[in-house]
Amino acid sequence: MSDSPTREFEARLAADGVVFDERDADLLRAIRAAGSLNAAAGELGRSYAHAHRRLGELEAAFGSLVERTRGGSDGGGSALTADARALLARFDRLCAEFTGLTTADENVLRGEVRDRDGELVAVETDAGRVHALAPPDASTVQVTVRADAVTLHEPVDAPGETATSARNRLAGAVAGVSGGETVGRVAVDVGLDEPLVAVVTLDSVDRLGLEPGVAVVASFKATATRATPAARDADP
Amino acid sequence: MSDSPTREFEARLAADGVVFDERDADLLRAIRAAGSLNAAAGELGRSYAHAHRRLGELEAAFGSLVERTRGGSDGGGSALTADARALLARFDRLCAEFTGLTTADENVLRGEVRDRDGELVAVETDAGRVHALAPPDASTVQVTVRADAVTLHEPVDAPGETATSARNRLAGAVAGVSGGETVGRVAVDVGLDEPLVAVVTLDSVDRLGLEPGVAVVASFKATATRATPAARDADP
DNA sequence: CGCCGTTGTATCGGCATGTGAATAACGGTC
DNA sequence: GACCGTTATTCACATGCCGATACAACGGCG
Repeated sequence: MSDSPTREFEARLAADGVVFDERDADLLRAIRAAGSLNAAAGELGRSYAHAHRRLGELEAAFGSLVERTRGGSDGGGSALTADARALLARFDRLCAEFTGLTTADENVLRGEVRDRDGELVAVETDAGRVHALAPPDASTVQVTVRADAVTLHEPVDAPGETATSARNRLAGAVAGVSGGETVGRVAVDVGLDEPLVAVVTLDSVDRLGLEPGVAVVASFKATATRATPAARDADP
Repeated sequence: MSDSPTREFEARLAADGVVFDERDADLLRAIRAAGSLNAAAGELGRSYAHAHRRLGELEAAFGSLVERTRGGSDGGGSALTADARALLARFDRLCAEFTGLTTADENVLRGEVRDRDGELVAVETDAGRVHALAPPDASTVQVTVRADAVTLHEPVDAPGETATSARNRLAGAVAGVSGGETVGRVAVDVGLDEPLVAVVTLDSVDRLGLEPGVAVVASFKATATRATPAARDADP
């Protein structure tokens, strides 16, 4: 798909009405590095007054984040609490997931909702039935699967549908392999206009002997694929 | 893990320096619904002047988005171009992926990087070796796997390691199943302090006969798991 | 006791963002 | 030609965020 507009994000952790964002993470990291709120604010090019006020807001919602001491031979200082380190770690994990999502290719299949059971739907696409999660109001949809959510199998060994929780399985042939240094993009022709892309390690590419023409089975979980209502083009 | 701070996000599409965010998506949706920029601005409680200026900025970066006509019996109006509809669809897909990420449980494993090949690392955890993607500077890390990226297999049928691109595989026993209406959370004891959580359809829960005590194999791809540097607690 | 660099607190001013109002142009319909 | 609701454009004004500044309090050390 067109990737001219690049996907970006801003990660947030919200508690009690106040949101912790990248700027706040930078502030905590700077405090951790500098050992003082004053130096941290200077390092970030922000005013001490603002950093102090912001820190107060954050602590009101997230609990104690820095232990401050004033006076003493060194004049005092600030250090992160264990809660603050945990908060930062959680934020970093979230960012890592988001960046993984924005950098990974996305596969999109168009189709029509045939069956529905709560948020779980069966969508009829050019490549066959695909199970996905969908919002309540969706009839003709676009189904999205991340390339890193698609696993490839040797056809002979492909487990029976009954034996795994990955219910979506499309058989096809490798159309191309374009590699990075350690991770490769494998395009699989499964009967769609565009090939299905799977991101796998080069190690797996070798192990499975993936090269153009080789038959493979691509599988992905229903809970990892999401359907969104397709913009109806027949709009006035 | 603690989910008291809820994970949130802001999705963005950036092109040529200007970023398209949720507010802009709302504007386009309102134009699509109302058929006029003026009515759309009123509907959103924004000033026409600002909406008009913003639309100009967006079109300078993303190309023509609305076709405007003025005069006529109805006074004129505005309609989205095909490009604008495609942009909205892309934005919706991105949001769907992000919400899926923020709502899904995350599994986090702590460990130490043992081997590295570019961005691919092997991490030694309490449950064994796990392959993941990691930033360049990481020795002791926390490994994150989304619950919807974990697929479960019957042990007897579990494919050989050589036959699939899902290289991480942990054997264990079901510790508990807590279900939603159509999607269930399956906790698997794999030798960690906390069980590994997999989100699967209830259909799969039945098919695999998942209930406490049942032996299963959990697998997930290396390209779907990410390692982030663990906050060193031994900070001054 | 005075020095120092820090944490607290308050206030002022600038800059950016968005609103509100006013005006012109447009082009079908009555 | 008058009317109407829209697009298009401009300017003044409010509001809020944030930086800058100033000042008090703290506490170990020389």
